[in-house]
Amino acid sequence: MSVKLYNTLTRKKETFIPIEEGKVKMYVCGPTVYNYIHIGNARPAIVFDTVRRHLQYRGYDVMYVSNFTDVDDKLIRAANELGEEVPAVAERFIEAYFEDTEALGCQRADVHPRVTENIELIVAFISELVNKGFAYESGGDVYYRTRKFDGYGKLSHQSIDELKVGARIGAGEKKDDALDFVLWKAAKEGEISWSSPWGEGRPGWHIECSAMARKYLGDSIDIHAGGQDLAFPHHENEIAQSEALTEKPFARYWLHNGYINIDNEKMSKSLGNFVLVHDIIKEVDPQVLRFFMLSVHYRNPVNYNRELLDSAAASLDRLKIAYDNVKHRKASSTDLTENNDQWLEKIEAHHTRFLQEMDDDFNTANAISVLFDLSKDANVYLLEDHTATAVLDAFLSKFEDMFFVLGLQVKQEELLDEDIDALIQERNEARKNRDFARADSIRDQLKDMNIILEDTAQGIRWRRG
RNA sequence: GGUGGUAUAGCCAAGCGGUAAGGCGCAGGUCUGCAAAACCUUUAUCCUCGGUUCAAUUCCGAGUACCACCUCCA
Repeated sequence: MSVKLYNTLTRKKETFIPIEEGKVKMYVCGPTVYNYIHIGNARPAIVFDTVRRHLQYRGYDVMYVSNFTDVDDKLIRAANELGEEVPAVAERFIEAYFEDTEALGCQRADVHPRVTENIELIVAFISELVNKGFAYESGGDVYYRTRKFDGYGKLSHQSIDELKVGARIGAGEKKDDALDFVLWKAAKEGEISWSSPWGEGRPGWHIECSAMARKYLGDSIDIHAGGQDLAFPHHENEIAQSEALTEKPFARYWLHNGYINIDNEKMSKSLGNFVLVHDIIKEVDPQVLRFFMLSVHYRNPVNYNRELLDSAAASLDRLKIAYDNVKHRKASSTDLTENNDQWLEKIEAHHTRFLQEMDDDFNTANAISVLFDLSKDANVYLLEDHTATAVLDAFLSKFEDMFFVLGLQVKQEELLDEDIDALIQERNEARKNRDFARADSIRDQLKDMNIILEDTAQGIRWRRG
């Protein structure tokens, strides 16, 4: 079984064949760290983390690199507004990025390179492009000579002449051609800068990814990913830079995730409808946000609002409760029942289908539906008078595997405070004495403490609401 | 002007040439002291109009609506 993925470059779903067998070199464009990440930043983080997890589950050794843009116009502006230095602002929001994405279940990249730690590398990259005639200096800036690169537009499938129609040409441009883009920006008075053959300045936006991807992953990489909006011009420019320099294909597969809308409107500053992960996870379990994102295919648009998130929370709960239902039953399970094999086969079939769905361009929406099927089967199985430990274990282990691939966690076992435990005992006594008024009152009391009790044939159990 | 996306039940969302997965919600039922959890049942003229086909939600054409990229943006 092989993984298939939709390649923006070819506009086709292709069988994934890595450059080096068993290994995946993957680069995901990371954020500019001038603020907390919003849910639009969270989508690629979650989606491509899931891609990575699945490839790993499929046995690939994945080298995952994701950058931080820690110097650029937005950062300089933010620093000025905050009255702080650029590095301090960047550092703070990098920390925040790690906090937020970790909460969302994203594994850290193998390397998180930063622009400011790779200036020399970037300068060397630009110099080579200048030497090869693909770049030129102009008034302290360095520009990429876009028309010189034959394949320009191959990712976004635009012809270079049509691009020109839409391109805006700002006043006072130092470019030879409107399509040229900046590789090195001359520093303005007081701006953070580094020295270079062209004077004090800093890297342009696109060059960092070309340089850093090459440094950590080599001239040619397997998967390059990011948000849909990055396809043009960012990724297009990366291709131009990298391939002009190395004369090798930069990335084999280009993956782009779709947008997020808020209440069917584009998230934008002017509308004031930015939703920061930092804020939302104070109110909602971060896993719910992850689950919500994964419940839609990664290339399709996602509409966001609180109601939809609450609905996702209810869905996730069903899955987690099903898992708990199975776990709870283990204490009273036996070694043998009649239909073990039949159930084990069913469970295995679900797992197989889950992987097939993931193999098919990471169809997490369908993969999640398999999880619901597994839950249904688990609950149906628990209807039987006797359950086998082997079957319960199989349910649990497959649940855990699938949850792991999706980056979700099944509920952790927790201990209750003694006084809560005492309340449960007291209610138990009350029930035995058929003092239901007292029993119900205790149950309500616990509910106010966010603890939901369930009386089952196998005894009382509780969970957090 | 160029490029692309989306339109499927109250809501979310897969699918895709043979007559619609899954979830949330709603309603009814079973179980329960009552609940909870769970199970069962119910819930869709697949945007419109043409065309191709034995057969189209699925392909083609023309529309309509919404969205995005072509400028910083996930």
